[in-house]
Amino acid sequence: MSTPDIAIAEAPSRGAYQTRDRILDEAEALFAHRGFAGTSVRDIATCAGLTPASLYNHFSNKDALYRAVLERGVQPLIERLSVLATGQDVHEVGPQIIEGIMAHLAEHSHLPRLISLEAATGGEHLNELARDWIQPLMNRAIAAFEDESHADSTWTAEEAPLAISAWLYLIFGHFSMAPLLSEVLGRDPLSPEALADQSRFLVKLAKQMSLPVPDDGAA
Amino acid sequence: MSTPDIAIAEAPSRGAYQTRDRILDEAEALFAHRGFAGTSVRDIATCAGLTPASLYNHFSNKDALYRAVLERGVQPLIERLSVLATGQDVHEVGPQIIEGIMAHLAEHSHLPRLISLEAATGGEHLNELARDWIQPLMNRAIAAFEDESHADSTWTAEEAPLAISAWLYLIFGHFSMAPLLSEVLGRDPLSPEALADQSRFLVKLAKQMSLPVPDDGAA
Amino acid sequence: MSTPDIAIAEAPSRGAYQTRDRILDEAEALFAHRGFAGTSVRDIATCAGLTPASLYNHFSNKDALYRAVLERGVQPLIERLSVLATGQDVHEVGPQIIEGIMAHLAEHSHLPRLISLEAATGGEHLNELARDWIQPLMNRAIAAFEDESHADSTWTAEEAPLAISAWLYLIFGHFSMAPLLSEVLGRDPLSPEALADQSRFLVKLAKQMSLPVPDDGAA
Amino acid sequence: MSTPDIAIAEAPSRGAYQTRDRILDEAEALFAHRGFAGTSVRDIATCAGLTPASLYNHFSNKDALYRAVLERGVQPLIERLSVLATGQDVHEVGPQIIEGIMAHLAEHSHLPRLISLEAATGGEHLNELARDWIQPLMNRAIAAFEDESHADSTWTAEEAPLAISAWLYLIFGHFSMAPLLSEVLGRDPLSPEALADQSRFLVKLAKQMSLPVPDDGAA
DNA sequence: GATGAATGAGGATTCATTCAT
DNA sequence: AATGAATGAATCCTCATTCAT
Repeated sequence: MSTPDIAIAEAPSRGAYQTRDRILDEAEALFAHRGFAGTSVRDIATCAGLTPASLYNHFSNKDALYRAVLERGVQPLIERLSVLATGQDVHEVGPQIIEGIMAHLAEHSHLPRLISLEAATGGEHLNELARDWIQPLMNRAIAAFEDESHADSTWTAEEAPLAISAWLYLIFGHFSMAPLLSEVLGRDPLSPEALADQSRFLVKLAKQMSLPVPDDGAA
Repeated sequence: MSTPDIAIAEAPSRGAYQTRDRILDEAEALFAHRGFAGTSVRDIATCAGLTPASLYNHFSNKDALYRAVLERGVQPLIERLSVLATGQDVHEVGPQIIEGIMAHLAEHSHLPRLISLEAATGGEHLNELARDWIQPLMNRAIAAFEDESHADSTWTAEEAPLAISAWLYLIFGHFSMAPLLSEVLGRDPLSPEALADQSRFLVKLAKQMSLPVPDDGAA
Repeated sequence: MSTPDIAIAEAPSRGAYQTRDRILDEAEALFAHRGFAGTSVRDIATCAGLTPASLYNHFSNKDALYRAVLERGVQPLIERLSVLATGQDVHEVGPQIIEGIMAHLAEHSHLPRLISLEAATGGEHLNELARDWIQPLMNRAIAAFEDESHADSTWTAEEAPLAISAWLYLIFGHFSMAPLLSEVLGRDPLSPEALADQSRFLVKLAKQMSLPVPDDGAA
Repeated sequence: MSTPDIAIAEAPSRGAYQTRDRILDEAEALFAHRGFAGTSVRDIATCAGLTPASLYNHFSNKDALYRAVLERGVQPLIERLSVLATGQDVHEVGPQIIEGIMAHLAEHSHLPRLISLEAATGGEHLNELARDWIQPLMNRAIAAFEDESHADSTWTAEEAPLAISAWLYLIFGHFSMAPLLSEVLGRDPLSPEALADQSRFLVKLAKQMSLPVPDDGAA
């Protein structure tokens, strides 16, 4: 009666997907805003227009939901970064990558906040996050960086992890510190203009970083 | 031995201070590790060798304790950064500042994680944190930055906030992302060597950033 | 049998109502017996055959439960007293009112105790109680009293509030002082016989009160 | 050192008595206002300008303090009522008694509220209260009442307990219902004028009650 | 798929009380 | 006589989760 009698086998009904995604959306926002422990299943359910009990029809528990949020958010990020694996010269694609990542994160601004939280607290999900997604990325990035650090480069191969990490800080920091800096700077760092500025700034910084070192290393 | 024989009447008894500080220490570590919501008063009390009820003899509630932790941690950081107010050329003191801050944070590695969490979640305490401590610092830093950005400088005055923020990301990111990167890179970013490397790297980066732009702005 | 076979869809399931009412019953008894502060949610829940957590599925907090108890108890009392509004001569309906109220309170003997407690402590709920229920009743009663206090009456219009209040004391006092007087007098003032006696006594007193004053006001 | 070196043996020092009485005063007010369970030792101590710990230097526990409050309040009331035992005609002394009690209660308006609370909740202290103080009084009052209820009296000997109780309700009710009626009537029943009015009203009522019944008992 | 009701575990906090100082 | 610190027990209430409907 309440369940449609047609196309019953056609995988989860349309409405199900919608609900599931709505839950994921709200969960992402809330987890990013208050952290895992600070977010209650009830809050997520309510925001998604559900009862907590109903939420359990879609996710087996709070942890699984959290993982699903992470996975859904991280996966496209990974794909976007896979360009690095193409072996092209980083300097060529650099600006595009920066702008691409910034653009993607701009549309999912909860994601970097969420990852930052996860990273800082070092929770249970961290290892998973690291092992499955970030580890391979990092390796590829380091390899790419080392490839291009020739004898005359500013940066040595040993500095590769530091440099890559630095970019992680620069990109994620802008999002995760946004609530604080919004207060301090008087403008929302997540506004389109601010994001464009930051994107431009990072590209400029990237160029600056790859300048050859002057003969006399004067600052 | 534990109780000094002089000035016995001055201020709250020695033992009280010890307890209070022990609570603050444990709370700082736990808050940084699990976030505010993820840390229970019971855990803090237990770690400090107390009953939860006893903890309330020292702090009126969890929130007040949290604020006390923040305040105690941030204050010395602020003082250390006040060098910026001396008006000296940033390039001169830059390296010292970076190394100084890194050294201080290295000894209180919970602090930047805590602040990062606070910043990312944008909790109630954020405004306070921003208004009282970070706002004035940021203004001073921006002013200092602008002072030295001459016509021939790489960075324009408009970029000052972005640049300062970037340094915030670079410094705090290293600490707040440490748990994640520790997994990924296979070495603890908070180890003395890693911190020394990072410090050196940042100083080098600072020098690189202040290089004059080549005539043709090619990357 | 316990579940009707008709109109199965109407309103919350039968069981819910039963539970809710069971909670209200137990809460009424306990609140009247030990006062608001002296009654724990756990006690109420246990008496109602529930876990404290379950109780919160029916009432959002202790306060809301208390208000619900008051409301449920006071409402029928009000309706019963609305006879006063019919404008009939008080002397005619007086005895019926007294007996009616006494009979009603006899069946809900917790109620007057509860109201007395509330009245004496002047808690937060008092204003509500006063404004919503007692105020209008009192006004109507005073008006009715004044209507019939003719020139030759024993009681002046100014004494109306005092007289009405006195009846409040006489009726509620019997219930609220019952635990004490039960000890002192050696019989339970809430037993059917005692209540009948009190009812008869009050009716007699009402008649006595409305006697014309003798010419010489000698006591 | 901290204790004066003179008159150390002269029973508890002056200050002690003062403190003890201050505690009793505050406790009386708070117990009457919020009931026993609703009043915390800390509140009492704070109101008396003490630490909870200090309060225990004066009373062995909360219960003992409560009993002391009751005792201190009830004793003078008893003494004042002992006039009833003199065997004088109740009608003679009636008005004086009423006015005397009202005057006394007016000065200790917390007391009747406190007793009403105790009476309504039927707490542990109730038996004590009843046995030690109210029982004998009640007996004396009933005896006095019966003595004067001759053949031609309005009230029978059987009604004596009811009549006495009624006076209890009338007198105590005025105080215990004061917070509620203050809201409803728009004037504080504990103000001097209101108390005078009530006193006058009760005296008048007493006279009215003792009128001979007309031949035809019509109302 | 949705939900109301139920619950054990745990949350923060208050309580009355003790004791060394 | 006063108090700061400590505490076990109890407070109200929320949590994630289950299950019958």
